[in-house]
Amino acid sequence: MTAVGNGAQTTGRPTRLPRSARRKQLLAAAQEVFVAQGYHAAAMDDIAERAGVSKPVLYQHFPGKMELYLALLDTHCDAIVAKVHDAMRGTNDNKERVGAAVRAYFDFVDHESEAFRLVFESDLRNDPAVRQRVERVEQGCIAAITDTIISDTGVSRAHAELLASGLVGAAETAAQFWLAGGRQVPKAEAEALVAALSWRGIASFPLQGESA
Amino acid sequence: MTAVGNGAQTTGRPTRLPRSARRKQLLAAAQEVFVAQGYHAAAMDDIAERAGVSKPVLYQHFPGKMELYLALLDTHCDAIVAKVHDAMRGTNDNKERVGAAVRAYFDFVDHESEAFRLVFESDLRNDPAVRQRVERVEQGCIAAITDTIISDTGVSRAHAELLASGLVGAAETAAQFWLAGGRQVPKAEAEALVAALSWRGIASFPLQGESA
DNA sequence: ACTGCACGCCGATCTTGACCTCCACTGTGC
DNA sequence: GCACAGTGGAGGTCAAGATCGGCGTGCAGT
Repeated sequence: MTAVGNGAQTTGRPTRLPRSARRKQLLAAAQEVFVAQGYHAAAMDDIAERAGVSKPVLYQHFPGKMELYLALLDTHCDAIVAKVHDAMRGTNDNKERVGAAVRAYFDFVDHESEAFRLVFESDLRNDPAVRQRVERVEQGCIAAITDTIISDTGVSRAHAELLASGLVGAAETAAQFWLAGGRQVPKAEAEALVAALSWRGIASFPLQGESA
Repeated sequence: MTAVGNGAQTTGRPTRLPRSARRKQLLAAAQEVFVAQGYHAAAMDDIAERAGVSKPVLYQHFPGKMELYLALLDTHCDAIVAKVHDAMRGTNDNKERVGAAVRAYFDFVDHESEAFRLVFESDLRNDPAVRQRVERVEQGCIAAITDTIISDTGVSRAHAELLASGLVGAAETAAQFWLAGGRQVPKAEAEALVAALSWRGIASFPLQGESA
């Protein structure tokens, strides 16, 4: 339960690790604790204990708690935006694009649920540095989809952004719900369902104006 | 800027207020501070100062910071769920239902943006009591829509819930984006846009199966 | 009308808890 | 056998939640 996969469990004696490996391990331990407890409730003592090292080591690798958190956040923020971008760039068929984007969200939630919760359930959104990064993620995802919508439907940028935010929200919330509900529906099925919902919603937009 | 509409500004001398009025005023001040700063960054000193009273008065009305927060949260949680329920019950036409639900979200964001941010951007989701209430809101909204979807399309409950969560996410995120972006699109237009997106997405579901 | 009472309010304080550093120890290379 | 590097646990500091003695005000009784 408490043991993490570090290299110190051989005798309980401390083991020497190269700095880069130690850093990676500290990041992993920090991620587990931050996700489980949230930023505020997570104590540096917990993270150090989780990693099987002492607190000074932590401070030799990171100047403080915030920097440690931001390092994790940055990594995952980049990953999410990159995935959505890839989904848009991977094909020219818009139906496929929607499917790929939805799959990106579900993949992320499925395989990196910790990272997902770290970014989207952060209890530090009020901090300017964190808020900026999280908003950047949503803006980035929305922007990627917005461009596609504009070039295909010709609606104004403001309208396209609104639609894109709706699609992003649908994928995000559905994926989150699917995870929280214990994956009751097989993943492929869930993806197909949400992709269909999104695609039918967006597909017919260029044909009709935007009147009520 | 700093003055709140209390009755203490006449001379700078404290004014005696009946308990119920004082309580209401404290709740209003707390809401402003919680929304502006988030739960953790909000200090009881700030709330007291905002209300124009001293800290002990706060503790004479509420046992602690958490209870104060939960009192606010409960009020608004009930309000949101009630609005979505009303949107479902107000008509039998499903297209109108979607429109009403979307309008409910935008109305809420437009007129009670503080309450919206308090519930949906809470930095206390890790606390069990808060998590329970917030999840109850989303579950409530999803459930209300789920029932309608089931009775109209006949898909399984698990699938209907997933679709409902997608719709809720779309409305929620779009409304949030619309607010954060400074209401660049007129409200009615934005509502119509998101309603159209949602309706087109969900309307054709009974006709076609759920294959990929 | 005057006095004592009770109540609500305020300034100043205490304490807890968490982030962030200092002394004794242990195992290793020459 | 000896210096050294890195670890572990104990402590300082500070912010923020929670609380105690004094003060001023309005009211009841005579």
